[in-house]
Amino acid sequence: MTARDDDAPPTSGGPGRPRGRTAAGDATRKKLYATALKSFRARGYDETTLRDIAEAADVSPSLLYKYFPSKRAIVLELYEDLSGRYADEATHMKAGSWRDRFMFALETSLRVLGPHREALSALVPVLVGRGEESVFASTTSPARARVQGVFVAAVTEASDAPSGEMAEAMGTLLYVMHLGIILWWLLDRSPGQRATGELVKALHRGKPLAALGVHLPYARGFVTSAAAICRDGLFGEPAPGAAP
Amino acid sequence: MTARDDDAPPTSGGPGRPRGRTAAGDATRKKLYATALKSFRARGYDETTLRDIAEAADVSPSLLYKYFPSKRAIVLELYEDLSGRYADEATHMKAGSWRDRFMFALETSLRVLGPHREALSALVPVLVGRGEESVFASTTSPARARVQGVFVAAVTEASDAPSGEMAEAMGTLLYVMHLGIILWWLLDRSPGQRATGELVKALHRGKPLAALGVHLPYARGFVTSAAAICRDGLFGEPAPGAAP
DNA sequence: CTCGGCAGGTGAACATGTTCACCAATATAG
DNA sequence: CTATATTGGTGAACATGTTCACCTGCCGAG
Repeated sequence: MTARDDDAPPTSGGPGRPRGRTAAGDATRKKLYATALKSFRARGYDETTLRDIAEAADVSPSLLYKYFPSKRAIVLELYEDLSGRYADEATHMKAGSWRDRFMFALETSLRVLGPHREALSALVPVLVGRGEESVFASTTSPARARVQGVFVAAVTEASDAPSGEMAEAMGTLLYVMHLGIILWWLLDRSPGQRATGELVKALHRGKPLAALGVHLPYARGFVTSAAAICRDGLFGEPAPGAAP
Repeated sequence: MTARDDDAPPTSGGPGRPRGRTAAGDATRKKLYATALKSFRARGYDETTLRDIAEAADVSPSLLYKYFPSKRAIVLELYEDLSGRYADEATHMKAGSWRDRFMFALETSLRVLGPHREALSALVPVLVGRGEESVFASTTSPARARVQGVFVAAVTEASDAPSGEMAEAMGTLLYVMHLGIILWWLLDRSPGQRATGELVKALHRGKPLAALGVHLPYARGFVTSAAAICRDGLFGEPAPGAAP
């Protein structure tokens, strides 16, 4: 049935991606992945050419396309991996207010993504594309749902969780806000991303988050409709990804 | 004024950077610029190849590099032009509260950029790059200062302007917020960017902006430090760019 | 064991953004 | 008017992401 996706013309349909199917293939795949990431970290994404990676891995350049559909896909896979690790780390979230839990989720995110900032900045163009690769579009991609689930759970399972739908909407909004902060961090050109550190500290001081809290009774309509807008405009889907 | 917005001012008088020093050269430059934009609008940025543009303009592909340093530079010049037109439109800003004036500045921005959304989405990768082309980095670029100046003026010259430094900080913050909304709009995949329209409507309903206003006494410290963070991390400069 | 199929692997070629060496016309100095 | 510099313009070549046709070795069915 789904046998031939080796020389399959354009794209092998379905979720069956060209993976390593044998022990040797798996080893090669891992070697290529590790080599690519090392080079991304050392010299940056744009400065790393596929021929560089292939040479460092002692392999032909075209072989990369037996394991990854494109150069960006390597970074995309890194994001998938990191989102998985993030979900693991997020299981250590303590009970408490949604504000504290949100801050924990945010800081964990920055900590997990931290070492790969340079390579991840290559994702922003991907993110903006209308292609199926987009971090937003991919309902199929577990990465988005996983991370969003953490932020939704941060609210719904908080000690001061708002009721029902409101909690989920807030979680979605906080997830999007977190995406904005990640983008900010990727753009941050201050030494050591000091500015992002300051931003997080400011959030800890709590003024803006407190304002959101104080205004909850008034903001109810805004929060739920804003969350709907996110799903509509950004994700292109009707339902929010709930915590698994 | 009609909705026509083919090609704007010549942009030839720059300080030595681009070519176009004679009448014939200027005409060629304009033809290339217009041809490129037309193709960007018709087929999108990525789908438009330089050889396409050259052929449509009946010219050799390499000639493009006599007038533009790169493909992205064409879009970047479009942004410069649009920011100039934006500054012009913004002179029609009415007196009133900073909230009303901000909404006017925001909606004017969306209206001016509107027809070129597709081409401008190609700018997002540029924006994230560490190159000198970045919309943020370029202290030399008049575009950023011009647009930022509009938002700063929207607050400092408002009927309810806060005092001194606070007003300028708020203007800077609102400018960055506006950038976020523009990014959102570029990412918006709902038909006709309906989601962005909803977002703007929600802002008009005023809850979040009102919250910012209500909390001004408390938020003072946050706003000024956040504005400083913007200049530090995002712009990479100490002083806020005021309107020239 | 033979052999057909398939995953692993390769070198050449292609598309496109970009650079280079070079030609052509025109204006300005002498 | 010639000589020179400068700008308008070209075709070939280069770099890199990507595709294609093809080879190779292994493994299980017969």
